[in-house]
Amino acid sequence: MIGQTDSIERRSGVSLWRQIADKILQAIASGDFAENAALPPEMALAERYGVNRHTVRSAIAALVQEGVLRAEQGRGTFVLSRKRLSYPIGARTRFSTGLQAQTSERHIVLLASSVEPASQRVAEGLGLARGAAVIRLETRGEADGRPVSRAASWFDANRFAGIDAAMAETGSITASLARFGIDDYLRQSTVLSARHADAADLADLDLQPGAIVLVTVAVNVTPDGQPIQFSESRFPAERVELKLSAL
Amino acid sequence: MIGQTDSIERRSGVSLWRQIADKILQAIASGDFAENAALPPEMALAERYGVNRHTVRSAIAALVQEGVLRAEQGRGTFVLSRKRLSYPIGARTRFSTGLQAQTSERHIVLLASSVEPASQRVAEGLGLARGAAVIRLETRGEADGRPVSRAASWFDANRFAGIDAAMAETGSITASLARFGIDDYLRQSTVLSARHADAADLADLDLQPGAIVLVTVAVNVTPDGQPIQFSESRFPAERVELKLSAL
DNA sequence: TAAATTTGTCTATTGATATAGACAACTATA
DNA sequence: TATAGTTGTCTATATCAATAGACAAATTTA
Repeated sequence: MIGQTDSIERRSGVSLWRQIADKILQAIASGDFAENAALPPEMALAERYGVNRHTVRSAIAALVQEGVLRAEQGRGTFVLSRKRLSYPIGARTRFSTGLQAQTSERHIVLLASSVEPASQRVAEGLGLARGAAVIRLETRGEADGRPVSRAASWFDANRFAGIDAAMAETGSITASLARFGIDDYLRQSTVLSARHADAADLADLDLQPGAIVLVTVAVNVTPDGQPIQFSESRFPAERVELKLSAL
Repeated sequence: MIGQTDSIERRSGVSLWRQIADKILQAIASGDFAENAALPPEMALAERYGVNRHTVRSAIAALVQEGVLRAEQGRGTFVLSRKRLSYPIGARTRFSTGLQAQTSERHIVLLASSVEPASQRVAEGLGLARGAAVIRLETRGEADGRPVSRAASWFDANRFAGIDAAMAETGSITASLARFGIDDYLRQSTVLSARHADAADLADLDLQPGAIVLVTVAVNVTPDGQPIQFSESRFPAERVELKLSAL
């Protein structure tokens, strides 16, 4: 169970080249190939997966298109991108903490903000009445120039009026909350699932069709248990793994 | 970001019928359709997703094959399976705890066990020398007759000699560890990722090709921090979500 | 320089995927 | 009973996915 199985599935609704591209991505992400290392020759990969060389070429073409590989005629095919980023999740989850050792640059971009009535699940998460005014922040996390997360966060509009401006200015949820007197907050709950990327994910996270996204739905609370933030985040599974840390 | 996007991707390496099947699965899992509820007519779905009716029929045929839907000529297509199972993960993660409210029946089956030399990562996880003897237990978790997890667990063979027999007898990791004087243990770390199911996953978890699995790699320790169990678990994303609980 | 290795391009063929239209079979309802 | 609405089956066609083979182009190695 340690290594990945090399077999692939025919007549599955997922084309062989896409499956092989997934395998290669996974091998890179799990460190089987170092950065700049040469991939095995196309013929070797074809034999290994039991498919035609042209099928392997389709897989490689997709990854070249994605910027993961670089093919050079006569030399070989080389790995460009690095290992999967390990994203810490725990009681004190914050975006930049814990990513410092792995990346040279990371930040959050505020894409949009709006005030809206709370939907059923947002209201439940924040302990508000359904339809109460909430502020929604749409953000994207980037590390080394690559999108690594895409999130929507909701806050009580009465209590946190102006948090959108604070976020735009500071580029940090933690710093923005500090302006409202929140010096500390905890992750109360996180529900995790996975699915195929939809059109929005493809655009937001710069993914290729067929990619997988991890989805978390979380509630942050003050140390005394008062809900302050409800959020849904999406992570590209090929670039990110979630490391669940104890408190 | 709340509701799923209805658009699908062409030329993605994932066939349209598979993408639509995924969407329907997700809608069911997230509670958009109640159990026994009727799906919209094929023509309505075809229009909604911008594809031919026959393409929708392929998606439905796959889900009927999977046992998720039941089609009745002249009446409609109906939902058979229930919502996604919410699987708790936290410092005191155990299989049955927390699933009691959601399922009427659940248990762990021991599929195989063996003694082997520790691989690099198993040795690291357990704090042993590489190549030290470890016991591996292959297990499957089932709830209401459906596979919901598939795991490999490793234990120090010296300290836990005979845990395979204990597991076979008790059907519980917790109970088996208790025989070795472990009254309490904690989840030290969990690393989470997602990928497409490979051939082994399909067989082990009774999935259809193209399905997604959540993968966790975890270490359990005694209250004083001594590693006792290293495990890799796989969960079918269409049937399970992970609920990360605070300590 | 010559040979071996590797990626790039072309043609051809087969099977799976998707679209299109027509009509049959069955169910519920007016 | 007649009609509308739904799933089931059939034929036909076009495009994508995969296989097969041959050879060109570029690079490395002997």
